[in-house]
Amino acid sequence: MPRAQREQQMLDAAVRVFSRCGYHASSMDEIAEASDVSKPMLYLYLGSKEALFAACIRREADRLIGAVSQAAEPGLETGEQLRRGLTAFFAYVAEHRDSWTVLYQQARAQGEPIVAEVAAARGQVVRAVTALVRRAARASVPAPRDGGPAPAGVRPDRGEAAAVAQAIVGAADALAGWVLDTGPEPPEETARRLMSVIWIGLEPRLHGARYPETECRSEHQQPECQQPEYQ
Amino acid sequence: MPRAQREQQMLDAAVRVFSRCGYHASSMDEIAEASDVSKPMLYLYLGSKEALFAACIRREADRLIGAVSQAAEPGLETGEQLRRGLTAFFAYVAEHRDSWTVLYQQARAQGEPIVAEVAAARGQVVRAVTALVRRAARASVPAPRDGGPAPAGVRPDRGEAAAVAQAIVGAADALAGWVLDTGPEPPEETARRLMSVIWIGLEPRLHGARYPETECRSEHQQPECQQPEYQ
Amino acid sequence: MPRAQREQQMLDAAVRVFSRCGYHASSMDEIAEASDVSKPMLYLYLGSKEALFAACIRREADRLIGAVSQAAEPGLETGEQLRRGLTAFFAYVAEHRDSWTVLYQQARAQGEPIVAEVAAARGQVVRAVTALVRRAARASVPAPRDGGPAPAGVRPDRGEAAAVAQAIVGAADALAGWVLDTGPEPPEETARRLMSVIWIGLEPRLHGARYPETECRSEHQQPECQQPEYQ
Amino acid sequence: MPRAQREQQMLDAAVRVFSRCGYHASSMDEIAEASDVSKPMLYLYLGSKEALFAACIRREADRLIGAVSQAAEPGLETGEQLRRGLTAFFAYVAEHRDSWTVLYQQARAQGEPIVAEVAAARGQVVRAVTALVRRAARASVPAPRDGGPAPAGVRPDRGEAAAVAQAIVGAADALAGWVLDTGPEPPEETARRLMSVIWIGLEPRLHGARYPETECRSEHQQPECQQPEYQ
DNA sequence: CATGAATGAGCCTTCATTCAT
DNA sequence: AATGAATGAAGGCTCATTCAT
Repeated sequence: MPRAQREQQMLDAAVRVFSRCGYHASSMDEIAEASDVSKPMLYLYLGSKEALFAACIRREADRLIGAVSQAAEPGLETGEQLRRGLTAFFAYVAEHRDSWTVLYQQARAQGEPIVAEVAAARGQVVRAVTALVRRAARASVPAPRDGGPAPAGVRPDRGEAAAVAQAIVGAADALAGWVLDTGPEPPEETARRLMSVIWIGLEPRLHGARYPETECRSEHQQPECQQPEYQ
Repeated sequence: MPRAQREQQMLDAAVRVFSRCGYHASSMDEIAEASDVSKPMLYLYLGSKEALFAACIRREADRLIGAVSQAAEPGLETGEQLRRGLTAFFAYVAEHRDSWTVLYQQARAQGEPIVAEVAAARGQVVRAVTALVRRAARASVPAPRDGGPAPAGVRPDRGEAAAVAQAIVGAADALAGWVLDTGPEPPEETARRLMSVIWIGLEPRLHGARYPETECRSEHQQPECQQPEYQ
Repeated sequence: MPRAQREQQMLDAAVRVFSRCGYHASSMDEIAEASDVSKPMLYLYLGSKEALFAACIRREADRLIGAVSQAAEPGLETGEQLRRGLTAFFAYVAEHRDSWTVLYQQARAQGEPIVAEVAAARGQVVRAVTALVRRAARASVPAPRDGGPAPAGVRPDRGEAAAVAQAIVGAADALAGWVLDTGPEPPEETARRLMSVIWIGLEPRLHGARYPETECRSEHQQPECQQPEYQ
Repeated sequence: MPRAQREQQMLDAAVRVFSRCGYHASSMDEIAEASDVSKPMLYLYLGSKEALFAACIRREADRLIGAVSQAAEPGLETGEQLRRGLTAFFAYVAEHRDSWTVLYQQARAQGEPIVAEVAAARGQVVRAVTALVRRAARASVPAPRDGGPAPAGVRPDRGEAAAVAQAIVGAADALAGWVLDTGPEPPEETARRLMSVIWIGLEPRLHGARYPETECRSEHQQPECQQPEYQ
């Protein structure tokens, strides 16, 4: 079996095991067995337990970011770009549960080198969203003609944009976990839920506003957008 | 020394150590030494490492929830109630960094019993926010007089309210971590940032809306609400 | 059992095992079993395998050097001082076979920290012998009256004295090993053999000179100085 | 490439690696790489790690013994024979540092089969020196005419001759190590140092005797016989 | 009540060794 | 002939946990 394929096989198994048991509770024996290779191969290919975990993180983060950034085509209007990115994110999480579990729950509890790795990946996402937020602000609000001060909140400073991005990413993470816990729903639906909160806001919605529906992707398992039973 | 006090002393030390080193990297030796008691005492009082960690989780979650729910007085208008709860949350996190680190970063990476514990605490918070969201919806939108269908999104079903609550809690968590990473700011400011996103929404803000400022609490270290430098 | 005593017990066992199997072939399991303690105790008391070995080296070297230097009383005439030191050395080796095996055969084959340790101990011995040699030279040969050059070899330069000391120590080591291999003989006899070579030299002996006998110590096992059968 | 040459190439690399890292710390991977052959070849040609080490020992011992015995021509007078042998030995060690390191430092610390191998080689040397010593004794001292007892030490019994040989070999080993440690000097000079101790003895030297110099071999790097600085 | 002393169990890692090609 | 790929076995080290005092 060629080397590259073996390596993927090992990473697949490792992600599976890490997501199920957590980093420390997963033993290299267990991962080796799940990979269907011997332990020395694991070490020969990946170096050490920590390196193996880091490799998992890197691969899964790359995949996730790739899926999201491919969906959010730069040409689109900002709101639509965000909505598509979120949809891709929720779709990815639904299809790669283990991958997301490792990234979101396991990677943050580890020591320095790994935390830095995952923080870098998350930072990449946050920066993209920050840029999106800032672009939206610039695009929609014309500069004041009379040279007076820009209306507050319209041109968010760097800190504000970053905070907004953090909130969006955090909310998306939480919703992803919620969907995994309470049962699947179409990613478009989850994205709509989130867009309703962050894009329209709660108060406008209370007076009837609603972020527009989008038809569910046909290939998804649940065509009708059923509500997950809550409690 | 009375038993209850000893126990608190142990929990204090344990939270400190767990938050610094993580669950697995913290040894009972280390915790015993930091508690200034002998290891057998630790076991006599708390039973096992896992039980000790669970006790930490429970205590810290209770404190956090207590602080938040005390701030969100039931009589208030819903938006204000949410804003105060968020402010209390960010204030608590800033003052009890270790506590939040353990709850947010460490507890989720562990095995079943502990994850269940922290999930229960989080569920309690989410339920409160869900109720708040639902109450806001009921209060602000009169039932349609003509018996026609309620406007979409106005009376969120249970799932929608829960999703909104999840998004809010997730966003708050992410912002708490962001503030810890990028440097302190008054909790009122962080709460305003989040309220701006979730309550007003992004699009209205792009046209000039802004969630109203609140004066900073006097005892806070930074009277003028400086923006953390971003990037 | 008090801590100090346990530690000696561990060192005893370790020296025994190391001398029998060599450093690398000795496992900590084996040493723990031979010490009649559990492996964690070994690590608690001695730190690591390398540290344990180093502790053995240090203790055994100290004992050996102590025995020899106690025997070579400073007041004696140099030849006698050397003879007594050698006798004490051979007696020590005969009674602490393992100790010497570890020092002479095992310690030199290890990595840096340990080799440095044993080299330091050996250096201590060599320096003592060097001083002895130099003192002997000074004492027995008056400075030339006429200011002419000292006769060659009479006042050995530092290098020469050191070389002589190295030769003596090396010869003693080899003889110690030979005695262990070929069967015991009184240490006085071995010392006399060596003194005959180095003190008198071979050539004079070839013409009948002999380093004077000394009576065997009464408590020794073999009163009559039997020759070990060779080959 | 013919088999014999490959094998020598492997042994060369093995000696180099063994002398640098020691037996256990040298891995077969490392040796294979240093030999520029694949690991299976190593096993095909040499059988096992232990066998490889034994082959190194055997080859290096043969070379060393060959060099020495070629120098000590049987026809010479005994003292001169010894001196030339020693000179050849010191020259060999200086030029084949690795070879001697493996023989002297590494081989003795190993387990039974290898220790036996090196002991056999050393025994061969010791026997040759023993014979030399005995021949010297026979040659220089006429048998007593009156049938009285031979003067003590004049006709050394087998044990005495063997002891003398051991002392000489041990002293030579120690001096070889000393020269390697303290910096090179002409082998003739080192041989003279040793001859001064064992052949003339210390006491006569203290009264001015000196083993005669021999001119340094011309090709040696340091024409003037400089003393290594000591301490 | 409180603790110094002690341990069973398990994990990461490495290496000599061998197939299948 | 020659090798890339693969592994069984074992060792150093640590830690949660418990007695005996």
